[in-house]
Amino acid sequence: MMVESASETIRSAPSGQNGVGSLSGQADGSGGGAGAAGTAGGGAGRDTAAGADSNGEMSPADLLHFQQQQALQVARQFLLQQASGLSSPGNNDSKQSASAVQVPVSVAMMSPQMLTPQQMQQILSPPQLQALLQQQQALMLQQLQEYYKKQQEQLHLQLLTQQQAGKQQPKEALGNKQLAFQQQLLQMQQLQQQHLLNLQRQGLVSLQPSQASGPLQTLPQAVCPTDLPQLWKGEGAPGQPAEDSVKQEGLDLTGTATTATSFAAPPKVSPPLSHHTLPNGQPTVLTPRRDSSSHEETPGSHPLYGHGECKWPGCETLCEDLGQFIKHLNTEHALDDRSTAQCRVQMQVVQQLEIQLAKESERLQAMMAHLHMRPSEPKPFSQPVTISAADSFPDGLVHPPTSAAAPVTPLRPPGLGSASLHSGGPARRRSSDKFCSPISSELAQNHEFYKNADVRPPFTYASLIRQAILETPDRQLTLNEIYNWFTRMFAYFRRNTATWKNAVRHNLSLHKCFVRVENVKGAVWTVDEREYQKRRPPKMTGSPTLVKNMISGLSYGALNASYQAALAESSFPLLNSPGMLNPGSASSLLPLSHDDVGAPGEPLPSNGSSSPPRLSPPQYSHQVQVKEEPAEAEEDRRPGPALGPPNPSTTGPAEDRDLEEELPGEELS
DNA sequence: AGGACTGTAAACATAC
DNA sequence: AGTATGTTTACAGTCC
Repeated sequence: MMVESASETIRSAPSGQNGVGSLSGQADGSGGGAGAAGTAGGGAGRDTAAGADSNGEMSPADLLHFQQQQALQVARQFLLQQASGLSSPGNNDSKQSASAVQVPVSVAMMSPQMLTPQQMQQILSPPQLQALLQQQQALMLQQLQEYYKKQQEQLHLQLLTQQQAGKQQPKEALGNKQLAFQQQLLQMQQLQQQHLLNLQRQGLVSLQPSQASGPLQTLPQAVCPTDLPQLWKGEGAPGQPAEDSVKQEGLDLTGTATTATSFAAPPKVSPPLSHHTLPNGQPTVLTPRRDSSSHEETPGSHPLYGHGECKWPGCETLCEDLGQFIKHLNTEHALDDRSTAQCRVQMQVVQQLEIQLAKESERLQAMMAHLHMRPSEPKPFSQPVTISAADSFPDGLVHPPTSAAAPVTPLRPPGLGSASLHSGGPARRRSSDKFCSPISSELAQNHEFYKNADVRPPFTYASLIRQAILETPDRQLTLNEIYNWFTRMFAYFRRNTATWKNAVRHNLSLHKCFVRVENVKGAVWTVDEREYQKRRPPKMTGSPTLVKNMISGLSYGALNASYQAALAESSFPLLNSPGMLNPGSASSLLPLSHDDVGAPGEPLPSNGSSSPPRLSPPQYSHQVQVKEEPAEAEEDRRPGPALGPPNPSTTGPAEDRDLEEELPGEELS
């Protein structure tokens, strides 16, 4: 109830400080304004953060962060150069920009300094990004190495000094000091491992499994300081120092993958990478020790295999058993450029998420501290994938909290009944439904995120239901299948079932766009796309509201910018469709994807109600597959023989077909 | 201020 | 009787 209002009130302030956005913000749509502020202030916020870090006493984490900011900065500059050569960055004429460049207008309208990584990724070509990335990674590696070298030297020096001094000291004191130094060394080493792991994830460092795991497994024991530089330098791998591996295309998957999972280091959300060790056809399954949530770890399982389908980003190929899956893995996801790129992207995703998680956790703690919440309260974010914090369901009046399984603790402080906390209804505004965040692309890009994170998706029930239906080849689902889609796609909908199921049913009945069709097996639900689009405002360009919404949507996307940036390349089948990836298509004026693009493109009367339907939306052709006549044929849908053959039953979601068929070069204004 | 939209809750009906 | 499904109404919150 008032939880979200509270979170929003609280959130609006810090969201401007963190350009990456707030994970907690995605739960409700009313973050439009706040989101825009966050985006606008993002560049400054990041820059100041980086600037504050660069005071000489930079920690490794800071250094890493700083390097990432540098990378972003370079990318921005690159983008700026590119944009300035084509159109003025300050030019807000969207059509001009969009026609001149194949750059999404909403992005083109923004200053590059405001761009989030995923926006830049959308703009820059993969080779450009690759080059930038590698350049920055190499730089980062060098600096990290220097940093660690210095640290090691310092420590070593101190140790020597202490040892010498210790000769004149009682043994006890010397022992204590040595102990302290050992602890310090241990910390250093752990730190190094962490960064080594990070770098490995980025493909910067490659170590042979034995060589890498050797020193690391001896971690808890006393270590010789001289081992550390060796480890760091990659001397464990003779003839292949780390710098070399940087130069080699940056990713050595065989070594990286194996060692990466052998680390016991940072828990959180790193997905296993062991699958890359299988290109040779070896059915060896490396089950990582961690990766708790979503993957079974039974011996007969594979982290990339679950629920009978391949979990490779954007794949979801059905495999009957593990053997078939392994086969599929080795054929479809062998060690090639594409897989490499996808893996690298995934590495960055994980890394960004970890960074983001740390930030958000810190922020949450600060918020809670500020609100005088019990500091001893168990932190929900201690769990890897339950990132959501602010998005809490109305606390448990109708829907009993799913006991301890519910990882989200409502943020509402018991004593806070202030004016900022509305005691009223539970309504949330889903900003993205209308303009800014097309569900299919948004969902596509954050597919894995919503699957695992207990975050309420920022979409309306109607749009979610529609998406569920449209994702099926037949474009029809039973209610139960819709339920299943919800629970499958969103961790959030794995609890409070009574509430959202009721809402689903309510929406199905309420909206005319959902058509119930009697089938032999029962009833299925289909989408009347035309009715759905009728709900949409007919005009979408030019208004400041639109810009705001778009920006907010983009800002929202920045919540998990890494995800978007990463998955945009490869993750979701939708995105691989030509209509999705071509910003220069008819949708270029609004980079909102087909979900929303379809709306204005629809040849609707401007008032949306005057004339009878002339064109049968292509969706109806799918209803041909329904065995019986619609129970309620109130609208007398003609299957539209003019539209000809039933849509090719493509396996993927068919929204790109919408785009093609419903948008014959339609202008949007 | 008011309408549209949305989410939530609930009552009720129907079918299995 | 219980459950799933479907319809409808009511109300509150948000946005325009």
